[in-house]
Amino acid sequence: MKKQKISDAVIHRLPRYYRYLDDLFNKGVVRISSNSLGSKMDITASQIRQDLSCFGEFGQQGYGYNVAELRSEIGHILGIDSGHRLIVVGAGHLGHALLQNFDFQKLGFQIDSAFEVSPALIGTSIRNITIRSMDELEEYVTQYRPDVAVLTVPQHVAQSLADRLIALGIRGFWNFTNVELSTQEPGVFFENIHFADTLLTLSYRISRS
Amino acid sequence: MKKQKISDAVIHRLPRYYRYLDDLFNKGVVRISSNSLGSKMDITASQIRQDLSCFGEFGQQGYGYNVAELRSEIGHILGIDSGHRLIVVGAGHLGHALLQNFDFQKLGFQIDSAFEVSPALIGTSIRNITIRSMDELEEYVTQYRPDVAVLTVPQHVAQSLADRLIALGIRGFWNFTNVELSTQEPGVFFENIHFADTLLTLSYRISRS
DNA sequence: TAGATTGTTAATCGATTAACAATC
DNA sequence: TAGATTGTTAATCGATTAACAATC
Repeated sequence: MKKQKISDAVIHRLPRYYRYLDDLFNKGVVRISSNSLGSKMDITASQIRQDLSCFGEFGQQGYGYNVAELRSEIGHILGIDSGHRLIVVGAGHLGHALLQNFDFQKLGFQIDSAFEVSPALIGTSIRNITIRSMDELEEYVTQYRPDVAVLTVPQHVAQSLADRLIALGIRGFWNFTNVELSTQEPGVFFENIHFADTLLTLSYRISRS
Repeated sequence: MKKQKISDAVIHRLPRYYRYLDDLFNKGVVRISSNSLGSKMDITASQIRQDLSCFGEFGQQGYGYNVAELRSEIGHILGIDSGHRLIVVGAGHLGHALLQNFDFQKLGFQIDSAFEVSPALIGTSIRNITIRSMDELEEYVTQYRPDVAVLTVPQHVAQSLADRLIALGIRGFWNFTNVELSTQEPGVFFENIHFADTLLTLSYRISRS
């Protein structure tokens, strides 16, 4: 096991490994070699072994990898078993869609609560999650200390809301607004979902082929 | 201008360039150097010049780039002015959220129509887009020939729906289901939005800091 | 003109792939 | 045991950064 900084390229492949292993696991596959996993995922066996070697030795010569074991090891590396908790900030259409459809639990996240400004939504609940007033944010976060905030609010309030939440101790943002958030605070992370960027990438590809 | 294959890394940076230039443009900024754009975007000036040189010569020595001009050049490269049309397949919460909030027009896409299986939704409309029955898909696509399909349907129908749509001539998929779609058909592109992957990346980061 | 800044070539850095000894 | 497959080192490939002549 090499002890060094893990590159972004490797980090971004981890969830995909997990996804494939979870799938194999659910299909009852017991073992897999880097070679056959590689051909399934359309990457080289070499890359898989190289990537995994950043975190430990999970295979066995002549055998390959035990699917259940490797799945749970990668899950662990990703922090699926860390008991993270999150709040959803903004319960408009998109927030609602996530609350309704997204399986947070499967990724090890517990939804603590949701917050909204719209009076029509405050007090209602979606899948047992009560939607609270945005005014209660400070009190709630201070008391319950969730780790992550899902931001599904209008663009123009995104950065100021993020600042508020960072001050309250939120350390991760799953940011669905189309602005890039930033902070001076160390140890705070943003995952920006730029819908528009991906649609433009698609636009680029279909425009020249 | 170098005439060679454009790398994925460059392609994925283009929408971000566009986003920043659009922002500068809307703020009325007239000119910008690779240096100051680089510090705004937190990348090197060298990278910007290198990236742009794949597509042409858009700057001027001693001056920099005209914001309006570079913005529209990159927009053109991305195909924003190609008059692409799309359909939304699946009008559940997520499809609804996109129809309601997402500014397709700004990216040069026109929404043609939306399709659903749920009888409760068929015949209703969102922002002037009528939701049709999934049964009308073949007829509609054959007749109007949209370029792109937004897939916001349950996972287990995603691949078969994609196959149907590819057969009908759809060439791009903005895929919000958490499965990786594929096809033998050349000239068909998938942009997969894997929500779970990005949340796991965030989970990884906050788990070790 | 002098200063600024481009586009491009060359140098560096990092990531991917290949090769192979170790070993189950 | 023999065959398979790992983890790791070395080789290659590609992407980023630096440098600079050209020129507005």
